[in-house]
Amino acid sequence: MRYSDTHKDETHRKLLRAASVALRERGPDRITVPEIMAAVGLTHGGFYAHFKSKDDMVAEAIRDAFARSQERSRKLVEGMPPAHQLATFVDFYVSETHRDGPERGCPIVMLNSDMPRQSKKVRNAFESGVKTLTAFLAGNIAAMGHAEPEMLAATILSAMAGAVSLSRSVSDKALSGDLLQSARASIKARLGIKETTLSQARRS
Amino acid sequence: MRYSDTHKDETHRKLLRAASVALRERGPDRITVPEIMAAVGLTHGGFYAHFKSKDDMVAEAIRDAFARSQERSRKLVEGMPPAHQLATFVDFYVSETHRDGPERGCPIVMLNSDMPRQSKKVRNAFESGVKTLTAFLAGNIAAMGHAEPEMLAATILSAMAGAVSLSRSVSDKALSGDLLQSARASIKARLGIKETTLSQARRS
DNA sequence: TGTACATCAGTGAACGCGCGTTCACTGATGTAC
DNA sequence: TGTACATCAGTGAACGCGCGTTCACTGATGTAC
Repeated sequence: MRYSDTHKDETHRKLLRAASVALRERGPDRITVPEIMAAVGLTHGGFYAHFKSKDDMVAEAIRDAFARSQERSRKLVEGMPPAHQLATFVDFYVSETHRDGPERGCPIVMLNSDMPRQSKKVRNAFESGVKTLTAFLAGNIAAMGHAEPEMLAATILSAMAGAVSLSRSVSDKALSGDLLQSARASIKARLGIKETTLSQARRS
Repeated sequence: MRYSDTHKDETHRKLLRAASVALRERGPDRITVPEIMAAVGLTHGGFYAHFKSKDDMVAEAIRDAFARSQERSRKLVEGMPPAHQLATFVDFYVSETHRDGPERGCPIVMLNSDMPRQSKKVRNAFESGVKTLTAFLAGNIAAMGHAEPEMLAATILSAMAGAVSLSRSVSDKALSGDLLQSARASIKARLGIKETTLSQARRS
């Protein structure tokens, strides 16, 4: 064979990575098939050897983006006690770094308001990512002894995503940073976590 | 003249109304010029007598949507004391009704994640709407005696928008309703407002 | 060892389509004289 | 009062363009005999 046994899987993986980045940068309606293929050095014709349709690629890319960003979160907090895990995650999620790197960030922030307009397949992929992320938070919240951990997890996740999302729409960077700082404090207070040194000492 | 003096303004107003609804239903990249013109009974060719470009219409429609929904909020709470105004607004904003009527709802919820992909003109229109809404909340928050009312207003607005946005991505209606209920409670607690009868007695 | 054929990831021309935008035109009315 | 012309919101054909998708083909390699 012209290509190695793993060649096609390798290409598929590269396509998903390129798509998940482009998706978070430009959204499901602005990315194009030729663009994604070109990003991995191929021509558009070969696309349908990898995906049944553009919509299928979007759904797969969303799953990939969630899996990747959850893997990163897991590593970030691994080995810490629950309260510390949550504090670290909140600081990591509701941060200037996350605000300024949407292409590497949480799909919820960049794609949430696209969902009502997308196909069932795409919405299912998104919802399954939301559920996994909520479960991760709920685990730590339960370990801290809060009642209704699932519900609290969903609530603080929505507050975190809302804060980062709105911070991207505020053009004044200082004001936008203040919003993130205030949201971090609010969310950690809700979780009964004290301010960490990391998130203190930022505001005048 | 074939048309009355106010005819063109009237048509422009109708176009904006149709556009602001379509915008919240289908987003800036999925609405089309022919679609908006047809919605008011006209053909696509006449569009450029009303707007310089599609992008200009989107920006104008966003301003219109904000103005309209803020007028509605103002009327809803008018005459109430500050804490009551806030409680009423939070219950109104973070509700099943708002979740289920995106085409009449707050543009922040439906368009926030579109903003980073839009033109400067569109983003400015959006940001100006966010600022006005924040100021409305901050006024009441200041009247309640909270410190840093502007920042608290932005924080709770982001939490409210995030909650409604995420609730639209949760397919299980009961779970989605629970999320809204939990978010309402969390936001009102942050504002130091007691639960109202309206938002109590919903959860098992 | 040599020849004929199968495999299959990727190529690139072609398709139908709907988009945003332009523009010559329409036709009912108002205005000038 | 009548005629010629101006106005202008809206019409609809046409434009170039890029999209998602299809498909006959390529060409390097593996397999059968």
